[in-house]
Amino acid sequence: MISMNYNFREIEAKWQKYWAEHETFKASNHSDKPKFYALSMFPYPSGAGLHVGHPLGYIATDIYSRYKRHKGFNVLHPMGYDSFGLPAEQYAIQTGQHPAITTENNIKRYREQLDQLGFSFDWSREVRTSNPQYYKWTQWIFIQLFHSWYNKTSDKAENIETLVSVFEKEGNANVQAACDDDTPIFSASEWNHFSAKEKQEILLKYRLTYLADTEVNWCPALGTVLANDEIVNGVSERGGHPVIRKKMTQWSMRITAYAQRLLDGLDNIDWPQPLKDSQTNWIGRSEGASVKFKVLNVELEDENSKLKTQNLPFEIEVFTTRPDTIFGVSFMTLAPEHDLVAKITTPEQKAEVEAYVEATAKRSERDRMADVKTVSGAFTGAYAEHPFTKEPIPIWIGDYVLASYGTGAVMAVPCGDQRDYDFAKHYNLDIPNIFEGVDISEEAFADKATTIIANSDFLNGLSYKEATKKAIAELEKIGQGKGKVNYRLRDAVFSRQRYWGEPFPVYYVDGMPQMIDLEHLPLELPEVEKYLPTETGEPPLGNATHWAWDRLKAEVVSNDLIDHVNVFPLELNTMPGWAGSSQYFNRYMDPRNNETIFSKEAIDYWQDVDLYIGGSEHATGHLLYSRFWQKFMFDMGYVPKDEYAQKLINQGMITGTSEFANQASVNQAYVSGYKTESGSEGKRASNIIFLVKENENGELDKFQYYGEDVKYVFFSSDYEYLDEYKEGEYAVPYNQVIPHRFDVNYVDNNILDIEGYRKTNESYKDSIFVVPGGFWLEGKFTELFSGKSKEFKTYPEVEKMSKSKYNVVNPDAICEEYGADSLRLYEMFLGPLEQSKPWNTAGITGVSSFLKKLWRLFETIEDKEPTAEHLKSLHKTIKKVQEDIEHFSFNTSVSSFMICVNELTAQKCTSKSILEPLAILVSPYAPHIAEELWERLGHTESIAEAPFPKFEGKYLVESTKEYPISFNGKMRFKLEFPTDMDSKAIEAAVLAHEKTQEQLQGRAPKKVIVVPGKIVNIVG
RNA sequence: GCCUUGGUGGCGGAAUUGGUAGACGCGCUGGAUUCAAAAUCCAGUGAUAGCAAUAUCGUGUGGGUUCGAUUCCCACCCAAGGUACCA
Repeated sequence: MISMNYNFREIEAKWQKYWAEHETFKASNHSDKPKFYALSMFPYPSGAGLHVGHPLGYIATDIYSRYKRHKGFNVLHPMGYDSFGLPAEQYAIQTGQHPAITTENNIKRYREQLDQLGFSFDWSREVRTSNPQYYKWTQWIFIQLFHSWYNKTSDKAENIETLVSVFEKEGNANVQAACDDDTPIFSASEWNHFSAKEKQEILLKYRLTYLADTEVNWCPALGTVLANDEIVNGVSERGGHPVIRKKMTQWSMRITAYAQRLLDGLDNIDWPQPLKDSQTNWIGRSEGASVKFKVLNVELEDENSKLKTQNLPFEIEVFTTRPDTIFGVSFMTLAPEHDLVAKITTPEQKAEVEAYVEATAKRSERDRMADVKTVSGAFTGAYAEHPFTKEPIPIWIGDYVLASYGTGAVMAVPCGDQRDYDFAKHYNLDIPNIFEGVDISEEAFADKATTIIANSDFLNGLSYKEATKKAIAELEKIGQGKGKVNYRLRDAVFSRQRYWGEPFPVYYVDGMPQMIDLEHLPLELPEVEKYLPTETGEPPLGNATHWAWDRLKAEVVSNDLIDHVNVFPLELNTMPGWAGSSQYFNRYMDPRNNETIFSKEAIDYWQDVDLYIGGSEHATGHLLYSRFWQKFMFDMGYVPKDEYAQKLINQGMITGTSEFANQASVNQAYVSGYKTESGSEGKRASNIIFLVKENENGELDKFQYYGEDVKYVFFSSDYEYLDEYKEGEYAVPYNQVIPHRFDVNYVDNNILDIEGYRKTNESYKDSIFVVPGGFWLEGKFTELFSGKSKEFKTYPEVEKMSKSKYNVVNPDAICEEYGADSLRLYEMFLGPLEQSKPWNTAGITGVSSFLKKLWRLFETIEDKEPTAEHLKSLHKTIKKVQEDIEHFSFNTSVSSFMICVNELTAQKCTSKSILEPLAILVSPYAPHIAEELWERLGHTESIAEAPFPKFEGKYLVESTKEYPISFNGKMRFKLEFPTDMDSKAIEAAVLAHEKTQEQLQGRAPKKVIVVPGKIVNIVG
């Protein structure tokens, strides 16, 4: 007998303490049970703390983990923090507070919030990417990559020593490797005669992480590189400073070596199709040809417009997916940033080209891609030579060609490509038609399937496939092209000019990077005075005075000691945000190991992640780079699987509901023509508020308020503006009000807590809140219209949940009021895990009262035989919940719990043999109440490993079925028949029924469809 | 622009392979209980017409396939996310 009320505060605190003390969820690396590794993407611990959107995925992973435990698995369910990042650094710049302190505080707060929610995390395995004991291994992997190259023959990464030994024996002519495009060919003897530095330079072109000049968005005023995101209209989002494209020497990761394997690997993992699509597009494989065009110098010789040509020592290399259309080329377009632009532009065109290049530099890449309407470009004055016809082709520049894609140049085939077509039309360039029987007077023809080539010499009459093959063969013959597979994927820039990231374990000898030995790792972040770039534009680590490497002592020493003999400067860049997250899932398997990144036993036991849940916004960042590192680790033999997560689910975003109502500032409420009471014009009208009321005689009464401090007037959303007085002397003109966001924590069911809200801000304190019945001022209500509402109503709108929109709901407040079990259930109940959905706290009362009903159901527990009805309710639920969990349809199982409890309550069920399995069913979702009920059922052990109830179909067998009888597809009434009755008999019974005759009204049915167990449909 | 996802009552959503549209919950309305409130319980609740039985309409829009379409096909509209240094 339970007489107490459901006291979730006590129960939740009790079981959270129990789990922590008993280490209920501590996973062992040895077990006879099958393993299950459930992982949630670890969070960046931001200063704002968790909002209700964050735990959504964690709750889902937790439910699945707990379910798997009930199913007899040894479950690994860890959590940690991706604790390097920009916000802490920006906060440090503003306040001087060390990012490590900010981060520590934020993590503390996150941990408190997470603990409240009752997750089954194994906290003994927590990792933090900013912890030196963790980033030691991030540095270690970087070093492994540095010491490796990609052998295309064996199709895997190998130690750089194997490459060196080939160079020593035979040079590099036959080496099939992923390397820089400008790698020279050398013989063995040349290699052996290279200086040590020259050898280092060559090897850098092969290493999987290497130094290269890459183009970045540089903001000189901020002294930093900006993301496309942070640039608006060519200037920095912060401060509006100019941004230029600039080349910088930075570390890059040769992810392109893995392009094909990253693509192929997608077939073997159970990840959402949209996510695979986005990785596929990101990698962007396309087959075609690389074609070289010689650049000509062309001059008008005389008035007869004869052209005199002369070869220039330049070539333009293009990549095209349509080599079959090579005879349709009528011009070439270079990206304005292309290296050749400055070299080939003729003096006459110089001014125009330079102006265009400058204008383009101000446009973002995204802007250029998105804008297909405006055509712009400039003629360089130079010509290229067609490889077959030898005709001169004008070379243009245009911003629709991007420097970062392919070679930054295209051979323009206006008849076959719409962008080329638009460009040609706009600048009046030739549009030769090379397609048989196709009209290109209005638009380009891009359909490969029906293409037949014409006007193309040796390609005439061929299809796309045949012509492509032939064109490539001919290009190869004349040495001006070859078949090529191109990837849009670019090598990933790995340097950041930031403080709060992993330092590179690198120092420089004679400009060449040297790795610090593993035994001296971690190389810890140095202390700096300030977190900004240095005055000379170096990254923040340039501010460190103690940042030089003493090779003899093997330690960090003062910069003053740099002698380039034994003491050398250390790298000033740090690693990007995705460095630390690219192997964390493996580190969890053995997180305290200081000898290796993880022991062989640990990785052999856990192998890979069985279920990974996180946001889809990581699709091409974290989720692609981590696959790349995993494949590298696999090549090196450190991990047994070359894909680390078998199944991945993207949880949808929980959006916020912002609450709006109209606001007029007092200045806006100013009404012209008003004179103050004293008659003096000097007094500012903005100190007076007017409200107008119609009296019984239909006349308008005015109310005035005089006050010095009133800043705003807020209007309840159901306040009706007096239209006829919109422009009158005393009314607040409707068109002068603007929507105002009210903090959702002061709004309940669209009704504002005026008193609470008033106190949140000095300027709201003396504001006026106008409602249909009158107005509120300083906590007092002045009634103008009796019988009308005194409540201030807001109207909702769905937006992203964010602090700046005042629509953030914190889980703490919800746990305090309704409990963690209610929050967990409600987050799941909101809708499908993978879809985004709006948060609305009001609805939580539904799941909260469900838990109270569940509690009451356990008031009396008896050893009584269950009835057939009880068993049916229970087993229906077991079946549904098990299917739901396995399909990650958590919202529908919450519904079925409600139905089950409603039914069992109505049946007055008290049988222990029903209630016991019910507690287990509920436990993954609402673990605290389940543990408490389990204890009251007489158990002394935690419910966590109780075996999941077994579904038995025999309890659900029905003897009759209620058939919906529809006419022309519309259900009219229902008839009950035995389940074993055959179609013929059902048809006869239905047709004989009086209701059927009534529906037919004498018509003879044309057709009767009987689907046994489902439906009857009568046509006629 | 391109890629992806989504669009069903006042709201969140449900509907296993094409088979009773709106389960479950919120909100709302009425009632019970209460000095009152909270809490709890009962009933109703897609729209329109009707006292009612019932009828018609109804899953973003327009068309198609089918005995039958939220579900399949074609075209379109709208919203959200991503688009290489936010994490």
